[in-house]
Amino acid sequence: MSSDRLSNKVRRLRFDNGELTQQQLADRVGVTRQTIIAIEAGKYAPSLPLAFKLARTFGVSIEEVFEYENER
Amino acid sequence: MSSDRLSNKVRRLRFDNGELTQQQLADRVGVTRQTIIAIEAGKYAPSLPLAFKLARTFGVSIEEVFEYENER
DNA sequence: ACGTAATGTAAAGCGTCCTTTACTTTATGT
DNA sequence: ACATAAAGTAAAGGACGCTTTACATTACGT
Repeated sequence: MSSDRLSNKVRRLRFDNGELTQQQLADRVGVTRQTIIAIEAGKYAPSLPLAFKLARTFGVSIEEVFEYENER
Repeated sequence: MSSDRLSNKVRRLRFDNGELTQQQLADRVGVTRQTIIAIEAGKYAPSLPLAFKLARTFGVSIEEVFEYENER
């Protein structure tokens, strides 16, 4: 329940930060390429630890990577 | 793998914000009391959507609720 | 001291995050 | 046009977040 939406800027940030490939980004944050693909595609939300790793890899805050909308 | 630590200030923020009980906080963010207990006890990390809801309930950023350490 | 609210502990079950494997499609360079 | 790298799709399995139920303990008010 609670229809909420989570979008992210991973794909954009990946290119803003020295043209990282999905595989390279996956290696840096310690997950598989499939996980990066799924997150970029918005198939599911990452865990909080992974969100932290992604944000730090890009040198920004979690709020700058992920946008969460609460439709209440 | 990748021994990382996640701590949080949920319990402290709960008292700073008008003396919320675990049950009241659980209701506001849409989970059960058990989930709040487990998170306060550090038993597991919340999902990213739940982390967003908690942070917004307290009126702060995710980084102000959760502290993540990367031991690399 | 007693009753009630608040917090804590435990365990089974479900859904979702993430992995692993394998194959296909799209882009890039020469 | 061809070879290779990068990105996409799919599906089974494991790990973990979260629920549900039930009971135990601690704090608080009168």
